[in-house]
Amino acid sequence: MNFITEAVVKAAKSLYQADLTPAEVNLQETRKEFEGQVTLVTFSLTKFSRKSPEQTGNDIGEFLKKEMKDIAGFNVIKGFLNISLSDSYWLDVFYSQVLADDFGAFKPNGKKVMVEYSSPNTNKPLHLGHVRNNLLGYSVATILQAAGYEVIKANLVNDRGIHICKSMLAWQKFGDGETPESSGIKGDHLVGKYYVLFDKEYKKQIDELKVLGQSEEEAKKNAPLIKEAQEMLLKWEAGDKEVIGLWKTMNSWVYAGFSETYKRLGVDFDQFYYESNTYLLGKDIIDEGLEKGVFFKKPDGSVWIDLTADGLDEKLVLRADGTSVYITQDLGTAQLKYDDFHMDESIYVVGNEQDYHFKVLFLILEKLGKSWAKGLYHLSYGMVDLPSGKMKSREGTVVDADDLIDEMEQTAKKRTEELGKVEGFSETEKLQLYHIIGMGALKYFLLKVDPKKRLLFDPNESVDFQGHTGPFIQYTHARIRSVLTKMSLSPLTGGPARLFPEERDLILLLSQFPETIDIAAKEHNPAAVANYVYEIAKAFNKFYHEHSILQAEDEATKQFRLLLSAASGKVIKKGMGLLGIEVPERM
RNA sequence: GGUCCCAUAGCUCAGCUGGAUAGAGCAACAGAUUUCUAAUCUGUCGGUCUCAGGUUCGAAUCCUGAUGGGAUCACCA
Repeated sequence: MNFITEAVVKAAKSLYQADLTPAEVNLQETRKEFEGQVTLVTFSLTKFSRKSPEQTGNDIGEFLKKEMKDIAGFNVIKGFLNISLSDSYWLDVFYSQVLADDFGAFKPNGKKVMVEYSSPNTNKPLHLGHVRNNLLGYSVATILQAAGYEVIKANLVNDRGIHICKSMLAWQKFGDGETPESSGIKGDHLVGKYYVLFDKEYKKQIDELKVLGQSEEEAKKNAPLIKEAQEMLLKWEAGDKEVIGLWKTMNSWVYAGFSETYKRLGVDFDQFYYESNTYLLGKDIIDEGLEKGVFFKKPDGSVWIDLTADGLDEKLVLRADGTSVYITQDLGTAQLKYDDFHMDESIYVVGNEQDYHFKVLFLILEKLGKSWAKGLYHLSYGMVDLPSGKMKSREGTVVDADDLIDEMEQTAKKRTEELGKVEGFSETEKLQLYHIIGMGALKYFLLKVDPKKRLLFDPNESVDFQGHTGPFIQYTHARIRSVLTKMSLSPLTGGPARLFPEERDLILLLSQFPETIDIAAKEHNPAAVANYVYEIAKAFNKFYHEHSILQAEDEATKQFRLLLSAASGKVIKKGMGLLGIEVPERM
């Protein structure tokens, strides 16, 4: 639409001797109820024209119509100049832009970005909250890649600490040698089972101590189980052979379980970091900060940073005994990542309960003068809530990722069978289809919402398969493929003599694909893509309903409609691909 | 209590740097299939954009305050 902006600048110069900047030209899409495709808002131009908004609109409209062949007509309503572009303009957009081989492809921009996501704890299986994180991270990475970045997908695994010792201890005490093989339980679930068991036994001990007269706080500290867990952690840190051995075994169970879930979710990683390797990092950064005077030492030897001038608090960065806290290792890990990849940007996909932490982390790195600190970004997303409130693993109110995927596939199967859509499918094709549709429904459901907003998930109400959903878009794709297989494309012809509104709307929407990718990348927002693809699917279905493709009026129209369908199908497939959602050929 | 985030139709959500009568989907109701897949399409119903001020020719959008909800303010991660 740049050429219209330029033309308006010219018009203002010629009509009013005014020098407009492009930013002063306010163009927007024409609303559906009016004639036209592009609208110029003229209110702000009246100070140059010294005329009414209507008169200004008319002046400029006449000028544009006379000067530009692509402008077929205009109408003025109050301060709005609605411009109609000619069919030949839209056909040109379609044939020369949308159908181009490189449509929607960005040239490499020479920038490297790391997207860290997933970052699970190895003491329990993944739940719905992790699912949102994984889908967001994967999608953002894919979008950035599409926008021209070189992308590194990273996973920082929290594989050590007291919580893992809890699972280990419970298994040691009550497990009786149980393994994933002996029990048939998926590894991450098995370890999770002992994490829950620990908590149960721990609570029992607390209650017993309280009966003996201890306060809640004392009891929590004195319960034998927690003491044992803490001892186990010390042993781990000391490299105790037996503890390390058990730790490795149980973690390997968890990893086997995770990789299965990751596979079903369709996410992957280029680089793994393990906290067992990074938890000691960051101490040299503490020294660096002390030298530079960014940090200061309190009499007890603990190291702090004073962020009160920035509206934050004083923050501990190293304990008095010289051991790390959470932020210490995050400082070290940030440096490690940068040393490994020298990326221009680094995105942390982490829930919004850690907003404060990342604010502090980034601020500290900036104050330390790290040149790369300005490229750090916390992609903060809202929690997934159930109707009953927050998910709590200890209260058993979590939606387990594996169960959820199973249910989605089951629902997809049920719906598909009800509709009788699987004629001619082999058994493996059926399973594939159910997976694609079930995951499509789930992924779309989670990704269509703005990441920063919290998300309500009602397990009792199954995810929709109709309307503004993944399966709706997938279905549209299948429809398109179905038409295309019935007819082969012949070499390009000139196209139809005229366009119907449904065809023009579709071209207009399709032409917005590149800028949609651009916006989604800049905002780190898959929802922008999700909503865009939905618009395409809706517009296509309307077109499909109104106009016959195979029985078109003439051959040129038929070829054009086939190409239009093919282009829509491609954009749907690519767009859904940016969300990590597959589209089927048939459904 | 300090700080941060959120509030749009009964429900779930869009709404781009301020622009027209605030849009979709679900739910409810009424229609469309001798025609390329009806997981579709069309229509009806549904709104004090939480509230009160302010800036502006113009505010769901920007500013201030209030209310409600959430998060966070650990020598936990």
